[in-house]
Amino acid sequence: MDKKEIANKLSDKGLRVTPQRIAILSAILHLNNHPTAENIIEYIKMNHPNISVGTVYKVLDSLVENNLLKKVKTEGGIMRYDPLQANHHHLFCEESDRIEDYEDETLDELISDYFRKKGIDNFKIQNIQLHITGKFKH
Amino acid sequence: MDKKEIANKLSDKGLRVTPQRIAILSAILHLNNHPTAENIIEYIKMNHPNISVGTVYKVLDSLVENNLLKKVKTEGGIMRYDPLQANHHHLFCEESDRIEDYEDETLDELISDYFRKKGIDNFKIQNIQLHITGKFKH
DNA sequence: ATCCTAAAAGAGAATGATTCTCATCTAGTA
DNA sequence: TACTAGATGAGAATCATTCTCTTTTAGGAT
Repeated sequence: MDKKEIANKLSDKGLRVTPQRIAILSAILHLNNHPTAENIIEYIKMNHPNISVGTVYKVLDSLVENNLLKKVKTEGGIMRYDPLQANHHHLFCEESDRIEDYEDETLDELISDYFRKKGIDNFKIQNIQLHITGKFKH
Repeated sequence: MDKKEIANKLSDKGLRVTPQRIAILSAILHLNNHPTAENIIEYIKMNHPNISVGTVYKVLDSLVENNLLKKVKTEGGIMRYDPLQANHHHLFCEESDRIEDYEDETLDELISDYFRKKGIDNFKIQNIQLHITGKFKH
């Protein structure tokens, strides 16, 4: 996704297209590792030293609010961000803080079918995400 | 789980049985809502005003390290805790911060079978958790 | 029952992550 | 080109958690 595409996505959401927003979303796509806020700030400091820390947090919040980013569910303490918008799952490494996206339409259908038939008492399902924990082989 | 059972679980893990630990684990079981650290601290302040905040954090960490508690994966910022030790899943409310446990052995088997046959490239699965987002009817 | 000490706790300071505030800048509309 | 609501910069403030040092205590040994 190049800067023009990012700009388009921002306008599509009714957000002003600012160089800071493009830089920050580019950073996340470039890092491509469900980066923490700190990772993003470090990258931005190196590549766009004039963007302030407060701006990074504000832009991240704004992108999340407008569904251009998602916060990754982790065990608390720090924010991590995920630019992939299509429904997907995550692989969590037990040994490091590595997180990878996992897409599996067959499994999605299997689970959807299951809940279509069964449902959950007192609960209307809107989204199902798998958090798969294990070890990467490399 | 009463205090005696809690004491037993602590000794079983080789942990000293202290009143603070019993109080804190009791609090979490009593709250029964995947409480945040703050929720737990508030409850402890009311019921055991002599237990200090630092102690609460230290006890929580100790219980997590010894598998008497798990941290709940949320979108960052704060810690939440889960005393249920059996493998299970979570229902997340889209409208509030309510989280409920969800156990479904049939579904567990379905997913286990699926991955037994298919596997994930370059990844050794150790645990699978569903995060189901939606709305509670009440 | 008593003694001993490593482990735990109390208290508050320190740290790190994020949010807030206010003055200034600027994207984009008219 | 002008205008202004929205965005940003910068740093202070806040919040959640960790750290440090002194004191207390659980539980094992005797």
